[in-house]
Amino acid sequence: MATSPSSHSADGAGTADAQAQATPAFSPLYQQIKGLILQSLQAGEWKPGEVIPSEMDLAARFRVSQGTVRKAIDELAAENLVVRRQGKGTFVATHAEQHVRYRFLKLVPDSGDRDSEGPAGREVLECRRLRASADVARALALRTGDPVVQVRRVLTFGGVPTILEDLWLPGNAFKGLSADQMAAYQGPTYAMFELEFGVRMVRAEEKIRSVAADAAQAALLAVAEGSPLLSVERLSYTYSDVPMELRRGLYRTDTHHYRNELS
Amino acid sequence: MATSPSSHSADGAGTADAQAQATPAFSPLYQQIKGLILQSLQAGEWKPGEVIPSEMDLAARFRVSQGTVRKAIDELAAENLVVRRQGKGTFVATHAEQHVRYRFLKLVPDSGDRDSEGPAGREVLECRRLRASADVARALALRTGDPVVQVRRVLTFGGVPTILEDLWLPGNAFKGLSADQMAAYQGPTYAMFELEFGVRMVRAEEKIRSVAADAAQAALLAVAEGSPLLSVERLSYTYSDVPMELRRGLYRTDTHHYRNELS
DNA sequence: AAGTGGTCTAGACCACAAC
DNA sequence: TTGTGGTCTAGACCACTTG
Repeated sequence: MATSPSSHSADGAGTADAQAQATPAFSPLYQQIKGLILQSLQAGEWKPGEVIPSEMDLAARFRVSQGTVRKAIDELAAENLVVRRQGKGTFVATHAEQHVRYRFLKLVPDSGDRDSEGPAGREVLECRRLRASADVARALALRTGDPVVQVRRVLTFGGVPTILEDLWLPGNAFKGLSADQMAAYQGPTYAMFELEFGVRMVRAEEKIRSVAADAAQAALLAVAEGSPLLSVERLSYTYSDVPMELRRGLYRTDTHHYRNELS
Repeated sequence: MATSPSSHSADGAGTADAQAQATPAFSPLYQQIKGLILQSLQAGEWKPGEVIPSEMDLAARFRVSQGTVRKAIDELAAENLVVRRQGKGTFVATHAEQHVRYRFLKLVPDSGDRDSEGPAGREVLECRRLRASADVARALALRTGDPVVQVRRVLTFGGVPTILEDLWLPGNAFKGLSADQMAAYQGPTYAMFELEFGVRMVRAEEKIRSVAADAAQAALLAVAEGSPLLSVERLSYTYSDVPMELRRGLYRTDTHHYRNELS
C-alpha cells in the first residue's frame, strides 16, 4: 500500500506508518483501495465499457493481496460502478448496455413487458441555454444565474405520449449540447452523456408526487386538463456525489406504472 | 457439509458426492449454507431480534470454514434478513427496531425529517373477515373465495390525515386479527405481525400510480373530491417468496413525497 | 480475559472465455 | 493453454462488547 491512516500489519510493509492522530478515522485497507480505484474511474483512466486491470494486477500495483482488491471491487460492483464478468474481466459500468436499457426509468407498462412496446419515441420541444433559477441552482450546487442547459421533451411509448420532462444540466459541463444531438442519439440519453461529454451518472434520488395536469401539460400528453399525473423529480449524481442533472418529469399512469422493489 | 449438487474438494470431505446429473445446477458451497440458514430462519429456529449462532459455531455445524459461513451471512445481511453487530453477534432482522421505524414506507415529509412530526396517528375504520375476490386471491396466491382479513385504516401525520389504506391478509395465517389489535399496538404493524402471528415480511413490490380522489376517499383524507393522490399497491412477501399481504394505499402528497433512491 | 464480527494474507483449485 | 473472476480453506491479527 501507500498512504492513509490505518494500522494493518500481517504484511510487515505498512507497519511503520505514521499513525498520527488520536482517532485517525480508521478505515480498512480495502476501503482505501476502493477509494483509489474510484479516483482512477473518476479521472477517466478507464472509460465506460472498458476493462479495468485484473485483480492480480491491481493487487501488485497497490501492494496488497488479491483478496483485498477483491473486496474493494465487490463493493464497487454492488454500487453498479463496475461489472464483473467471469473469465473476461471487470468492466466500467455504462448506460450504453443493451440489457437493462433504461436503468433509472422505473415506469413500466402494466403488462410488465417493456420490450413489447418497442423503442421509445422522442420529441425534443426545446433545448436552450439560460441562467439558473434559484431552485435549479440549489439542486445542482451552482449559483443563481450560472449557465445551465434546459431541455424539454416528450417520450412516447407504443404511440402514446407518456412522459413530459424537463432536464437541467450544468452549462459548463455540457457545452454545445443541441436539440439535434438530444433527438438523434439512439439509446439512453445517459449513454450519450457518457460518450459526448464524459459525464457518467452513477446514482440518483427521486421525489414523487401526484399532481393534476394544467392546460399546457394536458395538451402535450394528450390527456384532459386536470388529469392526475405522476410528478417525478430526479437528481442525478456523478462520482463523488456531484449533482449533474435535475430532471422534472410528468408521467401518465393510465397504462403504465412506477415499479419499485423494497427490501 | 452434507447434501446437494456441488463438487468442491480442498476439504477431502465432500469429494465423494454423487454428481449425478449432466448439468447438476452447480451452486457454490456458501450458497448451500445460505439456503440452510434460510431454512432455520423460516422454521423459526431463531426468532426476530434474537442472535443466531456465531460464525465459528455455524462453521462447525456445517463442516465448512468460517470464511464460507461468512460469505453466506454476508448475502443474508445484504438482503436485510439478518443484521451483524461487531462484538455482539448476528441477529435476525425485525421490523421492531427503533432506528428505521417504517422500513417499507417511503413517504416522507417535504422537510425530510420524519422525526419532527412525531408518531403516526392510526384510526382503524374496518377489520373484517371475508372471501377473497379474484384479484386479491391472485395476488396472494390463494383461490377465489378463500378466507382473507381486510383492514381499512387512516394514518395521520402531524395531525393531518395522510394515508388511507386497505390491507388484505390470508385468513389462515392471521386468525383472530382484530381491529383492537391493529389499533392498540405501538410501532410498525409489521412488527405486530412478527410478534402475534409469527409472520415476517422480508421484501415487497410496489406499483405506483397517480389517481383522482373519489368522494369517499376525499372525505376520509380531508381533501377536495378529484384531488390528485398517489396510489401505492404493495405486495409483501415472507421467506421463500410467499406473498402474505396486499396493501392498497392512497397517499396525500401535498406536504409529503415518495422518496426513492436509484443506483 | 474471552468471545464476536471484521480484516488481511497466502495458496489451492474451479468455472468460464478466448486464443 | 492461458488468463480472468469465483470459491474455499487456514491461520493471524484487529476492533468492539461484555463480564
